[in-house]
Amino acid sequence: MSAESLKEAFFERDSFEVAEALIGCRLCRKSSDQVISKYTISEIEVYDGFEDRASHAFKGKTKRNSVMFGPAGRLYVYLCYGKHWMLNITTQRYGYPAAILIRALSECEGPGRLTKRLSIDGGFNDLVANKNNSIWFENRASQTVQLKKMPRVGVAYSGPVWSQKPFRYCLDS
DNA sequence: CATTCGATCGGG
DNA sequence: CCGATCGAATGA
Repeated sequence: MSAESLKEAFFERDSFEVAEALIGCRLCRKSSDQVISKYTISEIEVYDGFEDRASHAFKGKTKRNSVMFGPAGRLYVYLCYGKHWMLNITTQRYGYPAAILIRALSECEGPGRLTKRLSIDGGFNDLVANKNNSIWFENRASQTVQLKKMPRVGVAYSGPVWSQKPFRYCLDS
């Protein structure tokens, strides 16, 4: 039985449910020379809703964050600190801003490093994650994984309450 | 228009 | 610990 490719419906639900299901899944990428690589997702962060002070969406819809307000299963890719591309996958229904940041793969630590490794840049923003776009997700083989929840990284600006919420999900290996 | 500031990383 | 590096956000 081959792995199942994750569809829009997988992402169109509560962001924290998606996070629990997404950790341990595979991020798949087909390079320009048609070689397929698959990586285990080991660290992610949830940015959900209108109240989350650490989320780009907190101050409302802008040109940059508009993808977060769109339908689920889209890539939200933005430039951070002038040099690093951050890869997110959107969750929830149209109109509700939410996304999950991919922070690490078992084979590559760091949100900026993994986009460089997979050759992902701003051109991928708002793309649907599917095989046609050479980037997609696949279900994990085992039903259960060990995960730990901890505070998100680099969001001190959001204040003590929001910066300390355990919205970072790490694969416990 | 000027200035500030990042959902980070690599080098010293 | 600090500089890189640049677009979005903010304020004059």
